[in-house]
Amino acid sequence: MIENDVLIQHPLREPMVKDTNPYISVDCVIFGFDFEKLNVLLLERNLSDGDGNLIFSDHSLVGHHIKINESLDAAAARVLFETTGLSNIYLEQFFVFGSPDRLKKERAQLWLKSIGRDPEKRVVTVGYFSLVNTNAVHVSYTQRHACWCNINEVGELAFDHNQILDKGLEALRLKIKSEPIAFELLPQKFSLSQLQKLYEVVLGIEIDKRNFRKKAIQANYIVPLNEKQKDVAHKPAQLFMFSRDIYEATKKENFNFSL
Amino acid sequence: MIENDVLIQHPLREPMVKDTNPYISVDCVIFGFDFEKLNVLLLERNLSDGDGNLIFSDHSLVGHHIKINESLDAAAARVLFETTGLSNIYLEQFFVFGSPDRLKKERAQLWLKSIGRDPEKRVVTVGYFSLVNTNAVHVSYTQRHACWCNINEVGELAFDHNQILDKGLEALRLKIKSEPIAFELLPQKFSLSQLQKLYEVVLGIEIDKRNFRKKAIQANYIVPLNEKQKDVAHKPAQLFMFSRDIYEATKKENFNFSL
DNA sequence: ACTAAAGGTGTATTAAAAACACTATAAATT
DNA sequence: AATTTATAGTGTTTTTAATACACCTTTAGT
Repeated sequence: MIENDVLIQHPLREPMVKDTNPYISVDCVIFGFDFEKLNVLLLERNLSDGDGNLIFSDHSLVGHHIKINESLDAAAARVLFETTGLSNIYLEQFFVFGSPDRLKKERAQLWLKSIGRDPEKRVVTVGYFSLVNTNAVHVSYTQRHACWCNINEVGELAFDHNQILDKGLEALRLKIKSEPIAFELLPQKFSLSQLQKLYEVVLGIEIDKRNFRKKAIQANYIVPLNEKQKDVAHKPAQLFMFSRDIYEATKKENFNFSL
Repeated sequence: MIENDVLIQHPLREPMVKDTNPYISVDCVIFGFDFEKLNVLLLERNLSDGDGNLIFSDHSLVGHHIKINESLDAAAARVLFETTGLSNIYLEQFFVFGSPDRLKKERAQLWLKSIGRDPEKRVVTVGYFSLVNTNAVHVSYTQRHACWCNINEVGELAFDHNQILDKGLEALRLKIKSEPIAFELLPQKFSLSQLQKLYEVVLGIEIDKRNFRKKAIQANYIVPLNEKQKDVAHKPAQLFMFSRDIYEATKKENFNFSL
């Protein structure tokens, strides 16, 4: 419940902690791709004094304490659903953050006091990253004060959330190099240029178009459709879809290692 | 404190919980290589009734609850030290296990009751794996009832420890393919055959000797020494050492991805 | 009809992985 | 002293994958 929407709307109200585990939370790094850049979903965090004067304003990742009898995965899925309205979304645990001083920054302490939490209580948080197509998230549905922020333009975040974000991005980069999770960030039907751009912004590299397409077309689980882009002011691209069935049926383990 | 030695020796005594966090523990998968197979360090767990009759006997990984103001990494290092007497050892967090029913197996419940823990209390545990040279651990030093068990001959373990072990092994395999952690399992001076055997047993594959040696010799951070094996009943092997300095200075990021 | 913007295509070079079999050296045995 | 046993050590060819690179095509907008 650290960064709960309810809390943000009612910062002085005691959080409903009775059915939550006070020691353990989950934080979600929700990545979204908008065909140009990689974004992360952040919440605004505003702290005001009794007279309504703003003490500070910054951003945080999305997170909650877990419920008493809830699995970690379920807690992360719940947080994601409450924030975006999406379910059945790719979610992966990537690290646990358990430093005893992770909530000891001045703003964190002020914030915890203001929402009625014990600022001394130690909370271990489990980091998840999740992948969504930015366009699939209707910002109207997302909780208020949520926004997509370009991964390269994130300022100083609440708590240890910069560290969580960095580690989540690292986990995403590692994973996208070896498993077909890129498709989770794209609509079902996509062009190869979109796929290429996605790899480029996630990995932070440039890729040669012809070599990339050669590789993609060789992968038989990237299936060409009898369909083209519409209403674009240039030659419309062939659309493709990802077939998990074909991927699972034909994948081979890659035993390479680099010493 | 779940699988603490003290508890094993005094199964009916109330654990000293006053300075430990009751919600969070660490469990260590301690891997060891003995030049033939990959082993994991297990503790014996014996439960007896009031008359000293054995109710059951099995094995567990090594783990403790974290202390109130201890970081997760520090807790794992402490557990490792208490078990093996080793410090400054490679340790890596690989996953958190937080299912609400992870301590609900019948034996787990009996065990928790017998050591005076609330069997209903939920514990989230953080998995670490660690790499040691089997020969560096003097079993005389290790706590009583600790033993090395071949990774392929592990039976049913306590709690959810089979799951933790599997995930730890998976993490080790992933990591050893991309970073030079193999050397943590070897003595400082080693032969290329030993290194090859290590890769073979960790990854569960066979590797061609000539191709392996070519690759190893190309890696300039695997440094030949002016020294050979002694007292072996065959041609003595050239010894090598791993230079982290050279590795760090010459490594290049590998941007390959497999779609 | 022309322009702007992105889509789409093939070949040659280089680098890395894989396949493969025999000789060398030390200690132990006869 | 000769033989056996056990592991060390060594190169070349083939196959596969990665890289580098430039021009024409199609659509909408002007």
